[in-house]
Amino acid sequence: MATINDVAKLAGVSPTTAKRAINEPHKLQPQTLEKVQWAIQQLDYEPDLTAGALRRGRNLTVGLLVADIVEPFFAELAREIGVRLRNSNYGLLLADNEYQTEIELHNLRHLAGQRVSALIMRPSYGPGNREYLLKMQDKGTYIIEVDHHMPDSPFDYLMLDHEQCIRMGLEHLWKLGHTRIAGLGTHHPELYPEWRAHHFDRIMREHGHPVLSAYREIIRYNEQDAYEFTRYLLNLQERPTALFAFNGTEAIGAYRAIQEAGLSIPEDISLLAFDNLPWTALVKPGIDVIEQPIQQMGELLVHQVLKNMDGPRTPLHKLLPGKLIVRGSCGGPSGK
Amino acid sequence: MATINDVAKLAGVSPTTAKRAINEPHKLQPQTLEKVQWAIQQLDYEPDLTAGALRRGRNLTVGLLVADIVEPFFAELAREIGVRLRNSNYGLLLADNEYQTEIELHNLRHLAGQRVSALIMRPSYGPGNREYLLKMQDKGTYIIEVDHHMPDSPFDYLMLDHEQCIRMGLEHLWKLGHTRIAGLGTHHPELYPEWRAHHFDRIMREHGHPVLSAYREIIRYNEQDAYEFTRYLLNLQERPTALFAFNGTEAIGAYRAIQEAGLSIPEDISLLAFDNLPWTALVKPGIDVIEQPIQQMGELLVHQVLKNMDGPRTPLHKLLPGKLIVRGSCGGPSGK
DNA sequence: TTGTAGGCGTTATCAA
DNA sequence: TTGATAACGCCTACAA
Repeated sequence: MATINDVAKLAGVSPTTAKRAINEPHKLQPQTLEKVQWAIQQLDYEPDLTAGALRRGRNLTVGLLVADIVEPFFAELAREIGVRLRNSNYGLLLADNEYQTEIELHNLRHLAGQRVSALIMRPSYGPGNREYLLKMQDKGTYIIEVDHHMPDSPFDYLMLDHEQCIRMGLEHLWKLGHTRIAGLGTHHPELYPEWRAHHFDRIMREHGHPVLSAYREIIRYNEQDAYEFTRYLLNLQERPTALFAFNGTEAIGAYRAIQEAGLSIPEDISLLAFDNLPWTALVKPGIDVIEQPIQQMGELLVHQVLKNMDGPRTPLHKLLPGKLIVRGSCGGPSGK
Repeated sequence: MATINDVAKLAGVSPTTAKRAINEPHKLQPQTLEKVQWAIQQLDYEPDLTAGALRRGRNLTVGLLVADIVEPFFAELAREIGVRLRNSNYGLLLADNEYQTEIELHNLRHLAGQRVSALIMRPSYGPGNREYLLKMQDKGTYIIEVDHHMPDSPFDYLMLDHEQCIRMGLEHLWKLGHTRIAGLGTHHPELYPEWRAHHFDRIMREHGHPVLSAYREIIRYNEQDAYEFTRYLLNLQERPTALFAFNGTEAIGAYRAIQEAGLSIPEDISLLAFDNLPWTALVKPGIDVIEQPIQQMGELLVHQVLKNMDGPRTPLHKLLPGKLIVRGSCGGPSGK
């Protein structure tokens, strides 16, 4: 495995010069440059990134900590971030937290140990790892949160404007005449401080249609929980006339429960969901969804990260608007 | 940032001893051990993985190179691998190749530079990077291929038994009476040596129903190509009576094209697909699919990788059977 | 424009 | 059971 020293020796120059042929070729005399390039070719030299990482205090990698890589939103985000990092010669160190603080901490330790240049993370709920993250930041790791952000969190963030999206979705339902609307999942200030659920509750209340207490339950963002909760909702005496799924995976669970109950969309019940997943356009009628600008997120994130990981920092606290796509899964409330 | 030397100093021992308290605590006297542990606590010591990586020649990370992280099969595979690596204190360095050799090479260079301990990869088509991969292997990186494998590839592999799956799928269709079956995508020995397409062609031929030349076209594994190709197929005079989608994303494109053409499944055309994605159970009728044992793949892969990345190697060339799930998207061939 | 030298934190080897 | 020492390959002052 050739090192820069071998290259230098073969080219008859010092290692410093040899390295410059790669990093600042314009600072070398043409003939020197050529000699070094020749030697690099000869020896098939490729830099050892681990040595650079040790010396520099950080590796050429960005940590991406998502909640669940199987959730299409995160998979797409990972791709958008990944391709852009690749274009800047950075790698992607991927980890997940399954929305759990302890798993998150384990992964943070690893990422910190690997000296990631920056960290893009979807925080788990609760302030559990705040202290650790602050330590990482003090040591120079640039940290930015995505998708979720604790109200008092000291980090940069970039995420969907959850409030605008919830309001947009509700106005869509209100116009159709719905008032008995259930959100799939309930806000809890500490345990589960989910923004979409939070705004849902608040905006419904402010609009004069507080969410029925029978509709309020804390569930996880997964298909099974959404399925079971929907079944429960459909069996209520005061059955909701519309369901609002707070992410794509929940929508699958809800849809399945509605089908199994033998109910029709939108005649018996309306369904509105976050995330424009491919299947939502395939079923009949198509599902009304709120689409996130994932590409734009990836672009802004990578730009921000590259700009801020060394040198002075420009804070970023940004909310991006979502887009409502109407396909027919929401109609007027049923007579029941 | 405390180093092991700081710990050693505080504990009044040598760095060697201090490190042993972490790696081989049983080799220390209880009191020494305690002193060191105390010092570690005091200083909040966490090892610098980049230093270890430099010294050891590899980092505590496994490279995972998939074709496309948004394809649910790869996302699930990444999760299964990720959780298991985490349990062994390894990280996951993720990259993709978009099925393209040049992108793959770029990512391989990065992964090699980062000195990944092992590499799990879904190779792009063609032998383009063979030489580079062999060099990596010579330098000690354990490499195993997943999902696809060139016939003469010298690496270990673990993948679906594509042949068994194609045969199983075709037998399902044959029993229903289909002979005009089109696979979404065609095998090309060099350009696109796709196993599923290859076996599809061969098995159809051997069964006495060679695929019509009008059905043979090379397309990429993505929704748009599958959509367009399906549209083309549906407009043929000799329209196929059944479509076989070779992965989950293709199935989406095919389904969309069938819907837009105003055709009914399975009355007008049957659809069979690889990958048991959530949506295939939601549409009516549900899609008949071939499911891959992704969890088992993750388990075997991580086990193999951890066992083989240092020390002597046990070759692995394994095919796992898929499972046919029948839901109703395949019926008898239409009269047309 | 080019070169020298020291150290980043760990780990492997050898010695005590 | 413990310790001293020497790299691993690169990068950054600084010097020439």
